[in-house]
Amino acid sequence: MEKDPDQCKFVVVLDMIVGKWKPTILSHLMIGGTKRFNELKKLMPDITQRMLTMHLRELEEQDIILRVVYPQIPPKVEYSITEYGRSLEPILDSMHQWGYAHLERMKKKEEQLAADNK
Amino acid sequence: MEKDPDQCKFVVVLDMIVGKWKPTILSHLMIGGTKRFNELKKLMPDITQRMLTMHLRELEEQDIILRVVYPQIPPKVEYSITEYGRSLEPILDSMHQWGYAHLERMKKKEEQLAADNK
DNA sequence: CGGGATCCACCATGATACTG
DNA sequence: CAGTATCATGGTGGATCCCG
Repeated sequence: MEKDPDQCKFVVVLDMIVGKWKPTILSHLMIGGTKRFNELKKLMPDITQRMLTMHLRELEEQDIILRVVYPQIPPKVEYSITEYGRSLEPILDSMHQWGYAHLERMKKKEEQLAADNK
Repeated sequence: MEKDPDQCKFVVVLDMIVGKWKPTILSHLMIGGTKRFNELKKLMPDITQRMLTMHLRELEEQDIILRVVYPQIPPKVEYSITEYGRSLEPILDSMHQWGYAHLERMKKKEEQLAADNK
């Protein structure tokens, strides 16, 4: 850990992956590979087109995902994780593992509570 | 990475450390050790008491920090990182390193841009 | 000293309609 | 198909005052 709290830069990563749908988008692209706009939309039925577009643009600006437009009719746009974006995977992976373990821990706590109350 | 995007749990970690002042609070407690309420307040001049209280309570609920009340007048309350909270440190640390490198990368990009424009 | 209670502003997100 | 434009809403955070 950094010695100076003011110099702690883990917020930088947060800024890039925080957003209501960004984690889901990243998961789908990182795991499922390249996807078209409507493919992503179908994978996330509850997201609005507006939010999908906005989040994709932000991730593209940060060089995390690549946007490729095929100039044809009907239009075709593909999104994929950049090589730079891949460098985030180990971090997201360890976060996933911690998160998974945390959920297990919570479950055990609840079971304990239920056992105490009977 | 998890095979199923719907099973990706790195959001769990996000939920715990996201919030306008949570990263700062965590940094101060993780790096500086146990702190009293007003010490934290002084370290973060711009935070309101309300937000400091709210974030501390949330972190306490998640077992990330410990709140110890000394029953005396005037009151004294100390906050510290729990052992469980410490298990988050490696993740935050790697996030910090990535974030730091990212800032360096951005700086180089800007320098490049400036060089191209002259 | 370490809060709680109340009221308020803004920004992220949602809903809906339209388009090249 | 892959968006854009416009308007509505709700939750996070801010300001202020009060309390044991």
